[in-house]
Amino acid sequence: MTTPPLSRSEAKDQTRRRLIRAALAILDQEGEAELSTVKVAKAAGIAQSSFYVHFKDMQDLLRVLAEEGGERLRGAMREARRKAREEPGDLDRHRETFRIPLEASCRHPELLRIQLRARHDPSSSLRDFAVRTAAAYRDHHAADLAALGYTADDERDRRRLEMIAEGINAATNALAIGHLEGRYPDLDECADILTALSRGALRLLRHEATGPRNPSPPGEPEAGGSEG
Amino acid sequence: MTTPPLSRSEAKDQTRRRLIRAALAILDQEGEAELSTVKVAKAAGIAQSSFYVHFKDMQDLLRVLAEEGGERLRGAMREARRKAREEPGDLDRHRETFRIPLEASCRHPELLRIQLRARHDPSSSLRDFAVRTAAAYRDHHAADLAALGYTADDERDRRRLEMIAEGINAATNALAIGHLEGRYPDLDECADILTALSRGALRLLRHEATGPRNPSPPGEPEAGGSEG
DNA sequence: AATTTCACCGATAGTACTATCGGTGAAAAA
DNA sequence: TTTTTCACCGATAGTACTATCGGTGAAATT
Repeated sequence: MTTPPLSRSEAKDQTRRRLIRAALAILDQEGEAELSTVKVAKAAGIAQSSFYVHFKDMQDLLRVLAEEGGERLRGAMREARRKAREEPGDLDRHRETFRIPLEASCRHPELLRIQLRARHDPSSSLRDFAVRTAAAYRDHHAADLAALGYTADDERDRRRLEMIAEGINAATNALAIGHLEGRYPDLDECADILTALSRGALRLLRHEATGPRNPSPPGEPEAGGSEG
Repeated sequence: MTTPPLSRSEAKDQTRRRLIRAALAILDQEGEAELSTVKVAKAAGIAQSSFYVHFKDMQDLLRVLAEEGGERLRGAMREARRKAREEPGDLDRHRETFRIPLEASCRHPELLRIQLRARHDPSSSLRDFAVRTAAAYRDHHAADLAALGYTADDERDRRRLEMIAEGINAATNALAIGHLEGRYPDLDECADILTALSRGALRLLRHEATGPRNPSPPGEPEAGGSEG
C-alpha cells in the first residue's frame, strides 16, 4: 500500500528484474519454445514493445539470465562447500562432499531443470550456460574424488577419473530431480547413494592401477550367483 | 538410375518415410525449435502443403516418430540382452548387463539425444516418449541390480534400489553421450565404470540391510586420508 | 476406353511473434 | 519555472509458419 517514491532508475531496474523473473518462470514452467517477448512482457506487466527498452532482444535477456544463474549456482556451491568444511567428523565431511552439488542444485530447481534441457539442445540459447555449468560440476566431482585418495598419473586413469566424475554428476542431477519431484524426500539418503556409487568406482581405479588387468578381484563376492 | 516402377501406395509410403527421416534429422541436428512443416517437407522433397497428405499435423508425425523410435530402442535392447545371454562366463555376462543399455543407446544416437532433451521440457511433444523410455531403462537397471543378488523386501530398500537404478541409468546416458562425442572411445571401459559404480551401491544396500545403521563399515579403508 | 482415385502442387487466409516508430507524461536537470 | 530526458505506450510493418483450398495428371479401377 504505502508505495515508497522510486527514482526513475530504481523503477527501471525493478521492471528489468520483473522481466528476468518472468522469463525464468515461463522457461521453467512452459519451456523455451513457449518463451516470447509477448508473454514475458505481459507477465512483467508492461507492453510488449517496452521489452526492448531493457534488452536488445530475447537472446540478450537469456544471456543475462544465464550469467546470473551461473553466478547463483556458483554461490550456492561455495556456500555449501564452506558449510561442509565446518563439519566436525571426516565421515560427515565425506558425505557432505556428495551433498554439496545436490544441495546447490536443489536450491535452484528452475536452473537445474533448464540446464538439463538446454544441455543437449542445439536450438537452445542457453546451451553454452548448460554446458559450462555441467563442466563445472563435473570438475567439482573430479576434484572431490581425487581428494578421496586417488591420484591420476597416467592418461588412462585420468580419463577414468573423468568418466567417473561425469557418471556421478549425472547421477547427482537425476537424484536431485527425483528429490524435487518428491520421490526421494531425504537428501541425506541421496547423498548416501552417491557416496556408495563413488566408493565402488574408486575401488575399480585402485585395482586397475596396481595390476595390469584384474577383472575378478578376489574376496569380493558381492555378485551373488542368482542367475536365470 | 534404373527406377523400378512403383505402385501408388509404395510411392506414398516412401514419401512418408522420407518425411519421418527428415524430421528425425532436423530434430537431432537443429533441435525441436527449428522443426517445421516447411523444413521437413522441403527436406523430403515435397511441397509444404503435401505434408498434410501424410500427417494430420506435426504433433501427429512426432507421435509416429516416438512410437517407431521406442520400438527401435526396445528392439536394440532385446537384441543386446539376447547376445548377453550367449556370453560364456559369468563375469562377461555381468559386464554385459551394464553394456546392454549403453549399446542400445549408442545404436540410435539421435533418439538418445532427443530423449535426453525432451525429458525435462514441458513444451516438448516428445516428453511422454522420453519419460517412458527413461522409465523402461531404469526398470531394466533395477532388474539387473536385483539379479546381482539383492532382493528388496521393505519399502526403504525398494526405494534405494530405485534410486541406484536411476543413478546408474543417468550415468549410462552420460557415458553414452561421451562415447558418441568421441571422448570415451572404448565402450567396454564405459561398461567397466558402470559395473564399478553399481558394485559400490550394492554394497551399501547389503550393509544397510543387515544392520540398523552402519555408516562406517570396518575393513574398508578406501577413503584415504589426504585432506586439504 | 472411360472413369475414378488420390498424391502432389501452388496459392492463400489466418495466426503468432519480432522489432521499430512516433507520441506521452512524469521525473530529472537546467 | 522551463527544458530535457526517458520509460512506457499503442500502432504497425515485416517475417515465419500452419492448415486449407481447388486444380492437375498419372495410376488404378471399371
